[in-house]
Amino acid sequence: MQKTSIATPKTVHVNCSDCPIRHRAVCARCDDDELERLEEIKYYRSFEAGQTVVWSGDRMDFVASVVSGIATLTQTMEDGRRQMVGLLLPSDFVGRPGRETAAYDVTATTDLVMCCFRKKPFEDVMMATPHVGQRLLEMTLDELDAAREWMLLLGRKTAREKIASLITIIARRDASLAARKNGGPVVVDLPLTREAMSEYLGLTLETVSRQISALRRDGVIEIEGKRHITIPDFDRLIEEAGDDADGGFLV
Amino acid sequence: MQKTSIATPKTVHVNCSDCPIRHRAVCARCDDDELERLEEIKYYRSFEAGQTVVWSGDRMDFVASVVSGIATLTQTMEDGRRQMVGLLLPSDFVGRPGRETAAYDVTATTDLVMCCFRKKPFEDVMMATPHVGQRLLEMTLDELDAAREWMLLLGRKTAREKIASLITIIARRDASLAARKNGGPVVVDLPLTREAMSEYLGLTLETVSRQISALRRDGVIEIEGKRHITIPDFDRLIEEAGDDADGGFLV
DNA sequence: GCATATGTTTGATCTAAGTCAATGCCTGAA
DNA sequence: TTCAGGCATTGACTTAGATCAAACATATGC
Repeated sequence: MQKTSIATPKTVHVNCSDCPIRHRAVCARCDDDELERLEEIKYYRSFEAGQTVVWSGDRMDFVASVVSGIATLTQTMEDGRRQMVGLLLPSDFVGRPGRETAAYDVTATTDLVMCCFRKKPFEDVMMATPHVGQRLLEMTLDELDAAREWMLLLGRKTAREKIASLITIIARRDASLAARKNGGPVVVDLPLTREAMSEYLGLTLETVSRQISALRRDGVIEIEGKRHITIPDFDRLIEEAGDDADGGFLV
Repeated sequence: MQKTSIATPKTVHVNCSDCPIRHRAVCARCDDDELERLEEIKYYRSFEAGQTVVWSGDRMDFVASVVSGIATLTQTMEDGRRQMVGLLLPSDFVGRPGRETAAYDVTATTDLVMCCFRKKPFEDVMMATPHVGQRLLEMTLDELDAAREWMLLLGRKTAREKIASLITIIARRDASLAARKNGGPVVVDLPLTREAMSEYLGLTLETVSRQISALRRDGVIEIEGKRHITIPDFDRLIEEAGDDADGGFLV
């Protein structure tokens, strides 16, 4: 894998109103002056599927949020065992104000566009505008909750439950709420390879494959091609995931 | 298990300088006026080992930090499978500004004293004094890093590595750095039962017991009684945990 | 149209950790 | 001093998921 260069803004068709920092309301309460400051230090980078954004331990002098596509945070042990510890969907945030180097490998699993802010100026804006820091705290607390849900999955769920859980997690962020509420079939495209799923779930990819086949055999999901899934009965899937019916609405 | 009442301040011998919020420098940059406000809304509660602080789903109208003793956050599945998702040592923080109900069971695993702040006034102080929010963000980011380390443990480590990891985690917060640096033996008292350890590690308590015995047989640790452990060679233990030699200094 | 690469499925076998069950070891109450 | 009730250990057996290995399905380039 090779490192990528910064995309020139003109190759990336994103305008301010698409910026996820704005989208997720960091700036909702900022005045024009503050917005202006964020605008100035903002730039876009894009990556192709499979490219690495930064390696764990590398210097990382920006923070960013995902505009489109999917990125992962992964930890690696010396002998090569890998565990995904973060899945970044559009509007999610990466990077830690006040830290020099990346703590995890950050990888684009699909084509990816990120909205970046150089760290130092971003920290200055944070100091000057409490709202930005407050929004960041809120987002970090959400991530912590998600991490704790994930810990339950890793520590206590069976392989089948893990697969069902992952599909619900992706469907919840992906599919229209409407489709889920009215009990109609839900359609999702898995944005991850079987290997990436195995790194998310703490399984081997063979086990992932077998359990997906099993869920299909049992009619819990239907599959077209490798990645396109339809869920005829979302409540049934939630049951298979071992979650409370409403657990996912917390996050 | 029974719910506990609020301890009267006079039964708890803690003064302001012991307050962990202060200790962890939330207030280091606050002026006297701001400190005063935190003082006013602060009170102490104490719990006996085994008592539950709050149940998941219960109303929780305070945030708190641990003064002394140990508390755990645990998630429970409908069929009773349990996974610990937080281990609170002195100076750690619990509770989420802006959330009504507890998301996890909070339990005292030893006798416990907590420094509590009623949520609403605490939120007001946060709004008024950015430093408090900034400190909270920093602490939350630390917790998120710890959670991600924990996810690697749950997803990819063997039972033996899990046990070794847990001992290093406790030793790192417990034992004097001096003893670890100069290569001398490190002494720790495990503050958890075998069952609590199994809930932390995503194992059964039998496996925990067996692996502790195995580490003892192999000379990695020495045990007196059930809980008192000495580690003759800390680097050896870190190796058994499957961690990089310096991994733990990040957190 | 064939070759190569990448991702995926499926089968056969093995093993680490779980389950079930018995026993041991303290501590504190009667 | 002995009995109970928690913890903890250890053993025998089972099993979910890992490992090893083969085959299959698309896509890309030649």
